[in-house]
Amino acid sequence: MNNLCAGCAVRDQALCGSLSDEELTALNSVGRRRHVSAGTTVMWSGAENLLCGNLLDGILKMAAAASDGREQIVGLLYAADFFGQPYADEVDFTITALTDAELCTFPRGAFEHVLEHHVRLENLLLQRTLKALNEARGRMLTLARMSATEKVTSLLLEMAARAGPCGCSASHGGPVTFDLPLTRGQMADVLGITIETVSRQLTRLKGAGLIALSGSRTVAIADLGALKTQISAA
Amino acid sequence: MNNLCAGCAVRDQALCGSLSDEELTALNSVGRRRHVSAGTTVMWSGAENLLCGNLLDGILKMAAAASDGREQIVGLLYAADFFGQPYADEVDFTITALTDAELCTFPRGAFEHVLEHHVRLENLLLQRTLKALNEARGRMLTLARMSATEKVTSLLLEMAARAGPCGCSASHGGPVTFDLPLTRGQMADVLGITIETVSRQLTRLKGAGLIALSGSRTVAIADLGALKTQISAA
DNA sequence: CGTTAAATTGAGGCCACTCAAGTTGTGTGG
DNA sequence: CCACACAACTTGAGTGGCCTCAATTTAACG
Repeated sequence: MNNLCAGCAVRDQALCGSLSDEELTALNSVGRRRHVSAGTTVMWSGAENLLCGNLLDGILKMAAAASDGREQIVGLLYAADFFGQPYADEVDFTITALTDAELCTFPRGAFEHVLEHHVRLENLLLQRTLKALNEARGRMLTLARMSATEKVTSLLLEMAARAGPCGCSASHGGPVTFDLPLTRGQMADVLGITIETVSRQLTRLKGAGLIALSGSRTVAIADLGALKTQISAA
Repeated sequence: MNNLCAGCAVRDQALCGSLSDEELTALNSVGRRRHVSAGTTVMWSGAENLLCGNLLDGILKMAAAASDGREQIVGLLYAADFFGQPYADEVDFTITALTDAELCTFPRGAFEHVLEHHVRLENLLLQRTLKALNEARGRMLTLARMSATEKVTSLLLEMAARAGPCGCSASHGGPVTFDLPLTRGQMADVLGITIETVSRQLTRLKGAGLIALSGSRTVAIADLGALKTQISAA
């Protein structure tokens, strides 16, 4: 065990969590802690690809941008998620902190070197990458084919599932209350619609009695099952 | 060397191309050739995840489907591409042959076993998966934020690049002629728009003198550079 | 309490969808 | 070789959902 990893908050969930002490030492020797405040961009699309790492705390967004300023969030990163792209010379997506965040970064080249000498680490990253690929593809259906109502509903359900990790009420469809980790604008960027449309859909769901809003961030879902019927109710 | 791989058409480009003879033998012992005709579905979304493999010839589509029938193509597979999802119990996307196709399949479990004992194979798959993830994310921007004109234009450019692997005229923006590998309906499914819209956009580009259509499948791009200006001409 | 960002609400317009008809292309059998 | 059938494609008219622009209202924070 070593100093850096011993006190790591996501030790058991992160990529490195399943490593042996020897492997951990190898990784640790090239790792560095870093705090970034909300709004800070960690990697710029188009820049030289120097870093990757684990997110210890906070939320990051990965975004693709068109030359005229249009933006699409292609992924959100939560605590224990791995970020960056090994084996690429150039950064493809801008990564920005949505909240204050804590990172554990590695120089890309050094990380690749460790990867290639520690089979288990490589296998775990492969599994995570395959999972991320599946999620990205699943989101394509939402982005391209779902209505605004369905998009907002599915994001609410996804956030509810992530916010209530206890699984207490989520399982039996009971009431769930949680705070949205994203602003309306960020939700719009994730869903590929505008701020106004997000707002209108939330108002609509509220009017239909499917959700309750107190403040602009706190959401209460009365009946998960009823909310789910909003999605592809053919 | 062995019989199955010796005559493989994509020997040098596929995942297995960079393997040693010993590794190749390991893979080959669990592999099987399989021919599928156009329209055949290779894997059904929701089914037990039994297979993965390499595409030797033809084109496959991976599609996500909503319960009401809406479909989104989340990826196209060409010769030498790997397909399937190791480490998942269930198939997430339906894979269907768009043309007659030739496959080299492995039982998923056996493939995973080979993966874990052959570091180089695992590393190559990781690199491919990371690349596929990037492509999927890049497509999100197109699906969510681009206009119909931009979507059709970008698909044409992508196909032109793939159709003319010689790079002869592609590099200096000169004229390129090729056959569309997809029907209008398939293009619509890839782009998240309707058949009619695809057709109208092609007609529009033709009217603008940017492309020429002879038959419904053959496309000629007079000036690649001019076509590119159709994308995000702010 | 004042300032500023975030969110809501409204009015109007446009792009892409829907529905529908007609045309072209392709392959098959007479 | 032509006639037919069927699928793919094109074109048109009309509609609706989401965007744009704009004005408030509400929330967040010093």
